[in-house]
Amino acid sequence: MSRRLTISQLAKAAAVPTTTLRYYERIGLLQPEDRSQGNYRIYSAESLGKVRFIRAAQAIGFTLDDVKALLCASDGNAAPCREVQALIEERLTDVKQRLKDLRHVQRVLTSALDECRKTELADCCHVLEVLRSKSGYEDS
Amino acid sequence: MSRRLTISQLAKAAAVPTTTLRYYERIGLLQPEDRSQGNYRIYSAESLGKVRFIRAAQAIGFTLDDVKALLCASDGNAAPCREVQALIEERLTDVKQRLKDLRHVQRVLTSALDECRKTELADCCHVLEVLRSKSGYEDS
DNA sequence: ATCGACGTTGTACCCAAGTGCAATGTCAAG
DNA sequence: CTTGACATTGCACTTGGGTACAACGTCGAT
Repeated sequence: MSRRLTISQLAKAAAVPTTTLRYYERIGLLQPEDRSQGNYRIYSAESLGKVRFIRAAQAIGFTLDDVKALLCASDGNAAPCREVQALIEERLTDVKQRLKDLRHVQRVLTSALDECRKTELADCCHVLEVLRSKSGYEDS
Repeated sequence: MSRRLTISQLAKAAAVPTTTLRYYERIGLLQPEDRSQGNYRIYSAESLGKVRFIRAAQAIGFTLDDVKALLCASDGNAAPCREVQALIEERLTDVKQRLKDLRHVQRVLTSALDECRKTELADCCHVLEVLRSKSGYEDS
């Protein structure tokens, strides 16, 4: 049962606003299978999986453009695995760089905070110095 | 010398486009000290430190709104150290959460990639399954 | 006096991923 | 047959951090 869904049924099932589904359609990411007499969008059951996939991929940092490519590859069956792999590698590289950067940021913030706490009673706003000097942007 | 700078001198010294300096002024982040006869912006030497601070703070993830608060606190001399500290703590919390999330993402992407390589010759697009199932979004 | 480099203003545009609104149409229940 | 919940469309707006452009003014050197 429920092989064909209205927009709000799909929205509810996927926990996504209906407006977002229309947006996905607008950008060519998710086409409804059909239209009802009253011109209502009709989605197939696979749409639900697709929407879940979109959200999952998004959650791990793919853009909707990437997602389109991924879906395209999986629709377009076979072969374009190379592309999928490339996309994943690219994301992974980003993620690693981002992790590196964030760890640096964490160190800077932590030492700023330490400084701040140590000099709590004095004029603690050396913190700003710490931020400036440890951020790696101090000299022109 | 060079206690008073034109916009392009400041821009050059801080390695920031002039348009960005005007933008900072627009959003109330950096006011020129004065205007010349010809209505040119005149910046004080402290502006340079301020711009550097802005970029440094931005680089460690503060928004320009946060930066405004930080600068405000350091201008407003004394006391509002509590606010600065709070702002830093908030950022640090964000950063830690973001690190956690990214490490998860890294695991997901890595195992997707492994899968992809293992089944290189087969229909490797199980990758998409891996993404869906390990992303933590698999069941409604 | 004129040229080019630089300055001024205001306005609009860019990106991503939507959200909000208005005007209108459809559908099921009472 | 009307009411209310849902649907449709198109268009504008949002956030953040700027960028681009047009039309004009200024400054220093030639």
